Formats: sequence, C-alpha cells, structure tokens
Amino acid sequence: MSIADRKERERQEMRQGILQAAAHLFVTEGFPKTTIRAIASEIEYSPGTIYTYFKDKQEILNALFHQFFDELNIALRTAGEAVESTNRLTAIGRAYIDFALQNPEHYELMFLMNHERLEKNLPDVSPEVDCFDAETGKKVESAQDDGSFQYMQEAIQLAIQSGRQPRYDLHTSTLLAWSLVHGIVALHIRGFLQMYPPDYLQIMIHHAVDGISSSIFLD
Amino acid sequence: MSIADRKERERQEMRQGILQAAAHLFVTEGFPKTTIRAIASEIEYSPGTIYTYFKDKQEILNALFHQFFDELNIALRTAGEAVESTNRLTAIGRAYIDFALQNPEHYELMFLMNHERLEKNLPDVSPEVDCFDAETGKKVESAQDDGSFQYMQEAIQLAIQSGRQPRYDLHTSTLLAWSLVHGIVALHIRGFLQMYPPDYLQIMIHHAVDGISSSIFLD
DNA sequence: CCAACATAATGAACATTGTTTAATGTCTGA
DNA sequence: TCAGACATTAAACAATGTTCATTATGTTGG
Repeated sequence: MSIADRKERERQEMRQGILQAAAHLFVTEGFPKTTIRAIASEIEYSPGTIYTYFKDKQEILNALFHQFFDELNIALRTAGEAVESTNRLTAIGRAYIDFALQNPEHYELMFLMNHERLEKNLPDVSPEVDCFDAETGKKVESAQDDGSFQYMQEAIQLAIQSGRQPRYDLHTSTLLAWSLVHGIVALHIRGFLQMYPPDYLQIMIHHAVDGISSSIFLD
Repeated sequence: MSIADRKERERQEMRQGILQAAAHLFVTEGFPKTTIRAIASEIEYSPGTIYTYFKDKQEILNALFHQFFDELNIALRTAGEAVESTNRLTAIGRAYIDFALQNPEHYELMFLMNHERLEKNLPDVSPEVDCFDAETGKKVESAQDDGSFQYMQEAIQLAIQSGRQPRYDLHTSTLLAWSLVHGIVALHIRGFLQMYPPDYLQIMIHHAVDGISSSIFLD
C-alpha cells in the first residue's frame, strides 16, 4: 500500500503548504485582510483547491491555533526548566510576555481575536485543567493537561511546596498570575500603552513580572 | 437663521438615529456581522443614505467608541465617589469588572476588537496621562485628562497619601491594577475561563479585586 | 410666485469577499 | 483497457462595503 501512503503524504504536504502560506499572510496582513484567493495565489493553486483540504477559512485558522499554542507551551517550559523551582513562576511570566511581544500577531490570533469558538468547532486550546461539578463547584476529576496554563499552575504549586505562603487557593492564584501577564500584553498590543516611552514601559513590565509573586504570595 | 438651525438639528438627529441603530446591531450581532444594509433597514432608509452622515463603517464605530468610554468613565467615578478614598481603588476595580461583564459587547468594541487605530483616524480614547521625554523617560508635562485610567491613578495616589506603601512608582502601580482587571475580563469574554463554574469564578474574581491592592501595596 | 440652487435620498451598479459547483483531467486498481 | 475515485479548475453565486448618477425636496433671491 505504498501508493496510498504517498497519496496521504502528498495530501499532508499540501495541507502544510496551505497552512504555511496562510500563517505568513495571517501574521503579516492579519486574518480579515487575508483572502482565500491570496492564499491560493501564494501556493499557486486555484481558490477552490483550498476547500479540498479545509472546510472554510476558519478551519485554517483553527489549525494554526494549535500550532501557535504549542509554540507558546514550548517557550514557557524551556524558560521554566532553565531555573530552579523557586524562581520558576517569574521566569514563566517573563517568557510569556516575551513571547507575546515578540510574536504579537501570533498572540493576536491566539488570545485577542474573536474566533466565535463558542458556537463553532473549537480547538481544545482552552486551558482545561479541572472539571467541576456545575452545582457544587467542587472538583470532580483532574484532567492531565500539558497546556501553558497547567504549567503555570504547577510552578505556583512548586513555590508553595517550597514554603511560600499563598494568599488564595491554587486556581485563584493561577488566574491572577495569568490575568496579569495577559492584561499587560493585551493592552500593549491594542495600543493602550502607547503613551509610555518604550524603555520606561520595559521597566514597568519588568516590575509587573515581579508583581506576579507579590500579588499571589504573602511573603 | 432658524432654518439652518433646524437643518442642522435634523442632521444631528439623523446621526443619532444611525448611531442608535448601529449600537444595537453592533452589540447584539457584533461588528463584522452588522451590515450597512441592516443599519439602513433599521432606520428605514436606503444604504446609500448612511454615507451622507458617516464616511464609512469604521467611523460609525469610532463615534460609539467615545460614547462607551464615557459610560465606563461614569460607572467608575460613580462607584469611586461612593466610598472613602482608602477603599476607592478596590471599588473602582470592582466597578470596572462589573461594567465589562455586564456589557461584554461594549467592552468588546472598546478594548478587545482590533480597530487598526494606529493608522486610521483614532478617537483619543487611549488614556494619555502624561507626556514623557523619549530619551530620559522623565515626565515632561502633565496633561489634564478625565479618563478612566486617570481616575484609577488618582485613586492610587490618594491611597498613597493616606499612608499606604506602594511597591513601585505611580505609573507602574496603575499599569498593574489596570492590567489585572483587564486581563481577567479579557480572558473571560474570550472564553478562556469557561472551565470554571460561574459561582467559583465569581469568588476568584472577588479575590482578584482584593489582589489589586496586594500587588501594588506593601502593607 | 417663479426660477435657480443646494442638499438629501434613492436604487442601481461596482469591486471584492467566502464559498459552491459542474466540468475536466489524472491517476489507481482490477 | 477501462471504470471509478479523486484533485483541480474556472466560472458562478450570494453577500458585502462603497460609489454614483438620478430624482426629489426644500430653500433662497428676485
């Protein structure tokens, strides 16, 4: 069954080619301005061909979605493993902000754009850590997840095990940490921090990363 | 010149009618799904008429932009003035989150959507507080601003004057506070906090608002 | 009162979008 | 060799934001 293999391989190569062209255009031109015709032109095929490999424009974005989240995940874990567990949370926070500021278009597609993921076929990219009972709010089962959110949560847990005193429970602490770094980069990418000169903003962000620990730990 | 006055008045009424119809559609259907034809149909005019009053679709949004920021501004100041200055920051933070969660579509248009404000004619909605020298980072002149950001900053300043010990300088503290509340609501509106049951999320948000003070004050 | 005139409203038209489809070609497996 | 599955294409479709010539309306000066 070598022919079928080759066919499947060619199909996957075509898919990757489309994804690569789409990623380039999405990141440089933005999602709305990127036309199917432009993607097709980039890979030198007709527009209709795209629909042999992807249901619609949204599904192309969904595929890239997963890819970008993997990139963030790797960036955070690389930065986190490079330091001992006591400094890990700060290292992760800094890596998170660096990723977002160095790849603002990736972050745009991942966290800022409105994907309407609620009603459509969403990639399971949302950091599903635990499943709760809808009535009691108690944790029902702990899902093994290799996401960025989970890794940040693990870092906080490690810090607690190392003796640091948390202000709130683990989930709340993680939410606070994540909200802080996301808030900064989201405001920045949307241009709401333009009134600060870049170097001064860098100092503030530096302090903000330190503020993560301050806001969730007592000591 | 009464006739000219009436003409001008009728013109402004028409503008307001368009804005009202557009606001309703933007908020219920979202900006991209709202067509010029739908707005025109709502006010029972032809599509072309819209362009007698607004340059394009973006300019309609810009006008609503100002309106929504005024609403937020009023909400924050009402909540802030209701308490003494020591609790003001927390009250503002809570009001901010309430505003965003009770008017998610307004918040969407204000802070989450990509307006491409950089290149186009942007409303001066960005919270321009101070002007800095690009090289030294020192404050050059203090601009009087009645924005929400400014009000949050004033509340922090009041807390400091009341004896609280800030961790960082005033601007950094304000950035931290704003990033925290924006981060929470931005993640929530984008659906990244869906794995938490609503009541548990409420508790976490409650803690998060308290976390504002913890993250920027030493005591 | 009438004749220009300015302005507003219209509906058709245009260019561009995402997507579908019928037709054509190509390759596979028997 | 041949029939069927599949990929590709150009054309077409519906819907979008926007423009424009035309029409209608009301205002102004004589």
